[in-house]
Amino acid sequence: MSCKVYQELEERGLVYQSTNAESLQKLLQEAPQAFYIGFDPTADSLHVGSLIPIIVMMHLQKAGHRPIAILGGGTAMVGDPSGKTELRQMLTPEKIVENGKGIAGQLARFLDFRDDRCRLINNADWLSSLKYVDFLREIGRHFSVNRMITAESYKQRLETGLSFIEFNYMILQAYDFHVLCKEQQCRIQMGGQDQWGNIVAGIDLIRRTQSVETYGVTFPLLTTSSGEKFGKTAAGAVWLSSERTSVLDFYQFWRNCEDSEIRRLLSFFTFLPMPEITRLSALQDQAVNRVKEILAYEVTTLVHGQEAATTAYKTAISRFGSADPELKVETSSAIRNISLAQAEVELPTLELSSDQLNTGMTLVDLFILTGLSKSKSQTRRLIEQGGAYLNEQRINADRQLSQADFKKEKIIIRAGKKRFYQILLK
RNA sequence: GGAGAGGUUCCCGAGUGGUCAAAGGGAACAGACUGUAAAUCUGUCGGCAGAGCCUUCGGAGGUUCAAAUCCUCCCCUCUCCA
Repeated sequence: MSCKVYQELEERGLVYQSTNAESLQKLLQEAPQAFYIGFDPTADSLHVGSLIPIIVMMHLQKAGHRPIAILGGGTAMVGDPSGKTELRQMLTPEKIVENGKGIAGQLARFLDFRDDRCRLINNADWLSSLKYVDFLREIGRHFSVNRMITAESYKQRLETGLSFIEFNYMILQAYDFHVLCKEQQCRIQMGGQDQWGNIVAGIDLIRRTQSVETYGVTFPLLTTSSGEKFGKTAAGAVWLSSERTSVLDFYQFWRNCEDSEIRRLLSFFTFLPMPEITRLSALQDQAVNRVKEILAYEVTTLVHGQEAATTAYKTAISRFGSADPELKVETSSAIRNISLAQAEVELPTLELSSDQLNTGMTLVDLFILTGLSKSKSQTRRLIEQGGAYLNEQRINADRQLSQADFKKEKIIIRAGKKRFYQILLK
């Protein structure tokens, strides 16, 4: 087994904090270890924020360790206050189960579940049957409230309000770790930076109840330049499910990342070797765009597969042009093998029947129909501001759509520089 | 349980009877400049229509020619006290 996996994670910047790093490294070098990361089923799909924990799991699994993904079916009933400014809407138990199914399906795409190499466990298995008083006596007595309220995750909420149910989240997560340590010999828990308090609480609990040393590692929290949580765009979060975020939008999300983020994003979200990442992120000018293509292609491949990634790549090139048509930038990414000769592109498409056309469809209607804009007022503003295009011609005023607009049986409309739609006539 | 403060358009946050579709900031969107980046500048930023209407200021009623602004009841949040 590779004994350098911890160093690899550190080198990639994936380790934000760690308890007793030295002895943890030793542990990871000695023998395959079980480790766990929790995913709360608060939505039916994971988004790019959850990609970091997934990738860390992949790194460790490749190195021979055994990931345990905990589906927070029980903890989602309570709701994690960490990193949130207010009480989240309580989820119904049915919704939690449904979300859990979606997330479990997605995890299976990234991790190797064969031969018990990875486990997926739902913490509802033990949490939902807990007896309140027994639990308080066995577990609750090990927690100091004085200590808990000093946790960073609670500080902010102590100013704006924290309900008792959320206050218990830390205890439940600590209990998860306690159970996993006992029953699965799991001695390592990982999670986002905001999970530190919860993780440490688990370590303390286990030390008291089982006299076993356990370890915690957190990953850095990604934020955008304006301090927003990474992965949130105007349209909402960037999801891993292609039904929620199209493959092309997903690709474009990475393609449009900030220059200053390239190195970090490549290290975090791709498996390209670090020397190559260092070389790529040092490139300047036009080559920067090639590096962004590599990044977008690699991450899209990871999440949606090579075929879908290739199509997204080609589609983007057909719209915006290639950043490196002569393939001057060297890379080990499979993107180098894609020939740009044949352009099989997949634009977002809407089919229009001739009935719809004949009953009087205006350009404004069309923009709304495709979702490129939300209301007539918004569309009119778009036109006024010169951001609306029909077949690459700027639209000056709203008018009826006619048969004559369909060049080669299709029209392309565009809102702003990057959002476009293809309309086919049925 | 008592006292006080408060719930405003995506977020923060002004606004205390008409001049309020509601200041300011952020986010977002469009344009210019660029590299499908960032920064900057300009414009937009409830809806429908084009200068008139409709729906918004926690919820439900009420007063008034007129209410985000006043009254009543209810819901929720926070602070202090018990």
